[in-house]
Amino acid sequence: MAHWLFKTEPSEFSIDDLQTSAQQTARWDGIRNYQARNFIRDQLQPGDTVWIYHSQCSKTGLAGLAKVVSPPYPDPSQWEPLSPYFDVKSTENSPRWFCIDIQYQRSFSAVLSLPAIKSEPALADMILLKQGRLSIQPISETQAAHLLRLVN
DNA sequence: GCCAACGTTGGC
DNA sequence: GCCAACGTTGGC
Repeated sequence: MAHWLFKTEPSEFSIDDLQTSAQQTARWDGIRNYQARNFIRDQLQPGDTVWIYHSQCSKTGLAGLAKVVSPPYPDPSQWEPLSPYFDVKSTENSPRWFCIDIQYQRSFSAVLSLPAIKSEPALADMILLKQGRLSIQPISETQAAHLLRLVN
């Protein structure tokens, strides 16, 4: 079972929004980056753990856990002309963008801040610290185990 | 709000 | 297929 980091701006959609969603479940759509798309389409599996990361806010960092509860499927918003995620070049026979559904698991009592993550030598290889803009990224088994010891 | 990093677009 | 221009992300 793999671990993933999903970035979100809490002003758009936060861990609290996930918790208060119907069935505490939400579609993670609108991903329009090919590297992130490949992770979704080719690697995400039901049961995988999702670490929710809050970006672009006063307390950037890991806010809680969710889990993948659907297989990857074509992101419907790519075919909705009024959606900001509409993609005129994507066809039903060959969908360009994919999404999954995730379900809330838990919120951390305090956000594990970016500076706190940076201060851990064991986490120095996290993609988060090297490729700041990638919105969906894998977390290694070792990193996840270490992160779990830092949160409560 | 600024700015660096970096992904995407489009002309050639 | 290169690369400059441009747009977006995200930390601060």
